Order: sequence, then structure tokens, then C-alpha cells
Amino acid sequence: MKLSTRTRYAMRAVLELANNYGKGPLQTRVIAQNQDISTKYLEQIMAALKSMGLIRSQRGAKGGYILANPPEKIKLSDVFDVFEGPVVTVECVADDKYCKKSPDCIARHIWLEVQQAVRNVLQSMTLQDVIDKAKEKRTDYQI
Amino acid sequence: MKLSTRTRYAMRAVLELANNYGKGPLQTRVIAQNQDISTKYLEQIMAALKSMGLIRSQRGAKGGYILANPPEKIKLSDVFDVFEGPVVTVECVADDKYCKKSPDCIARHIWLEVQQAVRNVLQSMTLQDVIDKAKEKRTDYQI
DNA sequence: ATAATATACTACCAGTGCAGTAGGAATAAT
DNA sequence: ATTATTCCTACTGCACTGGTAGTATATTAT
Repeated sequence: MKLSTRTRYAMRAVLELANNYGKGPLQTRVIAQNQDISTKYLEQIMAALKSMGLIRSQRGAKGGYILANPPEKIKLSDVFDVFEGPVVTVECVADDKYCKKSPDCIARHIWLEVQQAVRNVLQSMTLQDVIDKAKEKRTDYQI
Repeated sequence: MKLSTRTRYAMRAVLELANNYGKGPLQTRVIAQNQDISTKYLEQIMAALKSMGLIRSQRGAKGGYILANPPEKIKLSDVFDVFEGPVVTVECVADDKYCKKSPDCIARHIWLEVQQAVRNVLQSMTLQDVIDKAKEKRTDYQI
């Protein structure tokens, strides 16, 4: 049970955008440099984030990306779901018709609890919350 | 973020063993039939569970598998870790030397919280707890 | 002994997703 | 026109997943 680099990079990228919110577009190249990621790879990740409506783009010189909504309106689960999907554990948890045993299934109940725990964490935090926490921790905070 | 069938099948298998605890060994074939899994595939899963010391085997006719410890001594996380590993989210959460940024890293903190949430659920429940919960729910409980 | 039953071990395989690399086209600012 | 940037598409190596298959070995029952 491991996160993909896509998800990790996406989270860092939107956190950078959140940190830069209100200061104009931020370029993929800059984010990639800050995070030490392949620019070309990050490009694809940004495209996915855009297609999900999480970020907006500005093409051409001095272009880049900005958050589609203010950082306090974006939950971490919104970012998480782009690549990890809404399903956290198994299909039958998301779709109770997936298996006829579902209603009585003990195993399903276990994974349901795990999933709820994860979603609780990610839905209860916004990008702004994370930025704030970092700022209060230290002035020269890193993302 | 999805569980492998290995983990799901493993959990169901040990729950069956827990349910059968004290009644002698249970065969792979029987479990596979109950759970509608390929017997050969389950064999490999059982082998892994054995190599991790979670279950014991009895070879030959009337053989099969039994739990290495009573069901109230086995946590769900013990089973989970066999295939999903101790790491739930990213390497840097398990090993703080993985990345030099770790101490100040905000992103890492997020995944750390997610991981804790998952482990809380799985470490707080034993196989016996799950069986008990199923029994109190209905008499003709299924695993 | 022998047959039947079960685990143990090893090899193999097709499909999928991951983690990129690469090249060029479209667009916007200077 | 030049430069900077997103956009789009294709490709690739590799590891993992989810199995299938065959054979060897151990144990029990007859």
C-alpha cells in the first residue's frame, strides 16, 4: 500500500501553488526545480490536475498555473483523488453491489474502516491548513 | 491506493483459520472453495503467511494450516504487513533519512498522518475481535 | 507397501500501471 | 520575430499483479 509518485508530486505542486496564491501563475519548470522532479513528468501531472478542475492554466510566456479555488477551499482529498481515485481499499467498499456477500461480509467491514480513517484525515485538512501549520512551525518553511 | 488481492485473500484466509481455531488444521482447498479463490494462488499466499510466522502448516493427508498464535494475539496489522509491508504511504515516512528535507517537509507530515490513521485501525483490532463482532451481528455469519 | 491427500517448491506468463523520456505544436508576451 | 510556456501524443523499460502449471515431498489411512 504505497502512494504513487504522481500523487506525492501532485500534492507538493498544489502546495506550492497554494503558497503562491494571489501572486500570479507559477511555472511547471519552477516547481519541478524546487521539488527536484522531472519537468516533463510534472507537466503531465499538472495536465491531469487541470483536467480535474483543480488548477487553471495560463499559456505562453509568463504563463503557468494557479489554483482554481482559494487554498482554504481545496481539501487534501481533492488532490488525493485525482490519481488515487475515490476507492482507497477495495471495489466492494465503494460499490456494495460489487459482491453479493457484501452486506454480511466481515472482511469488507475491515477495509471500510481503514478507508474511513484515511478519508477523515484528508477531508479534514485544506491546503491553507497545511500552509498555516508550516508557517507557524518555522519562518523558512519548506514544502 | 488499492489493496492487492493477496492482502484481501490473506485476510479472509486467516479469518477462516481464526474461526476454525482449536478444531485442527484447515486445508487451502477448503478455504479457496469457501472464498471462491484459485487454490493454487492461495497456496502461494499461505506460503508467504507461513514464512512470516503467522501460520503453521501440517503436511500430508489431513494436514492444512493453523494459526501460529491464538486469534486474540494476532492483530490485523500483522496480516496486513505481510504483503503491504510496514510502509503505508511513502518511504520517507518509514525512514527519516530517506530525504534530507524530511524534518521540515510539510508533505511528509501529511502522509505521516494518513499512515497513522491506517495503523490505528489495524493495530487496534485482533482476529478474535473481528470474529466476535461478526458473531454478535448474526448467527449465520460469513467471513 | 501403497494409494490418497496435502503442503512445498519452482518456473512461467500475460496484462497493467508506474515512472519517466522525448519531440513538437499551439499560444502568449516582449 | 523571438522567447517562454503550456499542450498533446507517442514511446519505453521495468516491476508488480494475478494468476496457471508441474512436480517433489511429507503424512495418513487402508
